[in-house]
Amino acid sequence: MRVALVDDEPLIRSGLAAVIGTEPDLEVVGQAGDGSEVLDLVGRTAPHVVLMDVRMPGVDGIAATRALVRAGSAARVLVLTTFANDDHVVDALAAGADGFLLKRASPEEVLHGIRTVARGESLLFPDAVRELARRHVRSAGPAGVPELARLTAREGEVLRLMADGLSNAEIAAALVLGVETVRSHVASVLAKTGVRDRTQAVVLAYRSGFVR
Amino acid sequence: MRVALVDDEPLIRSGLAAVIGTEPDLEVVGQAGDGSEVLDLVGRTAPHVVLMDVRMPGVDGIAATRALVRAGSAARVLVLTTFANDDHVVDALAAGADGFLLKRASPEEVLHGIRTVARGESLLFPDAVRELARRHVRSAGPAGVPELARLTAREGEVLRLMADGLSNAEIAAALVLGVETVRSHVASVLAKTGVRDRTQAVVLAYRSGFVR
DNA sequence: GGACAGCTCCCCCGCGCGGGGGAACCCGCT
DNA sequence: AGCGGGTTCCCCCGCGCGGGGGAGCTGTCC
Repeated sequence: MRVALVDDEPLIRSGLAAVIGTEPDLEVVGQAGDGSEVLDLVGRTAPHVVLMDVRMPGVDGIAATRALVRAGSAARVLVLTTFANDDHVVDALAAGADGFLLKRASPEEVLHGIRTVARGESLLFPDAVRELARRHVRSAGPAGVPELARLTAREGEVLRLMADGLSNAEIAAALVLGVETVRSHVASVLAKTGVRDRTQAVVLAYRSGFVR
Repeated sequence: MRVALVDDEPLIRSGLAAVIGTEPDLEVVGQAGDGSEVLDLVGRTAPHVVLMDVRMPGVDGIAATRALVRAGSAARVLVLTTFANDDHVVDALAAGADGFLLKRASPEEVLHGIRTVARGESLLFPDAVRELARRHVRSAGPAGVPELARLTAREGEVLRLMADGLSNAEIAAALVLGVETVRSHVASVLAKTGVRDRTQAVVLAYRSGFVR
């Protein structure tokens, strides 16, 4: 299995290379000290897995990961981070990273991580993901904003279509109604939610999780 | 390793039991057909892993998982779901589940999943977690939609304020600009994104993850 | 030096939107 | 029977919004 290392500190690279080199099924095929070299490195060496430091001068690991993904690379990205609950974890996940390794991980954990992401699985910190889910549910829970719960069935329908970007006339066509009726429902939605215009209603709908 | 099965469909339980029974290191120690029986079942049989269906009449898998966690159970929970991107995934994660199995998973995947969560690791769908991260990231850089990436810095600022529900006059006040200037930037945003009005621009901003 | 992009501001014009009214019908509840 | 909420439609009116122009100013790039 081919592995590439990207870290600005040569000492870290050497340590990782030593750990990986002892395994018969793993091979370090390339190294880089800067995110800007990553695309070129991966193109030349075609690694199965890239070990990528997040914090680097210049192009950081997250930007480099994003560039790799956008380029359609088949390489799996394993990000090296210091803290499991770092904000970098969320950013890197969104960028397309496949897993994380703590800098203080043991050699066994490093090897296990490489093989895990190479298999196509993801290596994530349960606590970090759970925290992520908890925050998301809290901000967009089923309970939602009490004002939205007071909407009638029809008003809810109208709000959903507003949140699709439809004009009153388009909503009327979609629901087979007169435009005046839609205007009436929209007015009710605005009054009940206490917002000024349809744009604010749409914002509320998205932020509350009423629509996605 | 002791495993408990919770699913309202006896056929599914039988299938899982058959798969698990063939392994020398695994043993099915109990079954339940309803979330309300879970606490009692786990208390009696002390399983290492609970395979839990999400969709069940009465007390569903998410509520049952929450109850287990709240009771301080040491059992690891592996949730059975139909779709990887189901909203249930987020809810179950927040409730304290340790991993997910797709209903259409192969026997090998089921066994691997059980052993994975039993080791204390989490078994998650990369796509689902990535979607979660994408929704969570607020001020991430270049957005996923190409049209949005082509916005200038100022246009991006204006779009973010539009997505807060601000009127042109309010945006002008916030950015210390003339209203005419804001109108100009808004026109650029609409032209570049190819949408008709500010409401559609806001919809695009939320759906693309440009704002949260 | 010219070309170009981005930011800033200005004009006019048409129209969809939102506020404030009202009214009819159906339904469930009392 | 009376009442209230929900759904459907109608009127007028003011205004913010979006489209169509244009213009001056800063930078950068070649």
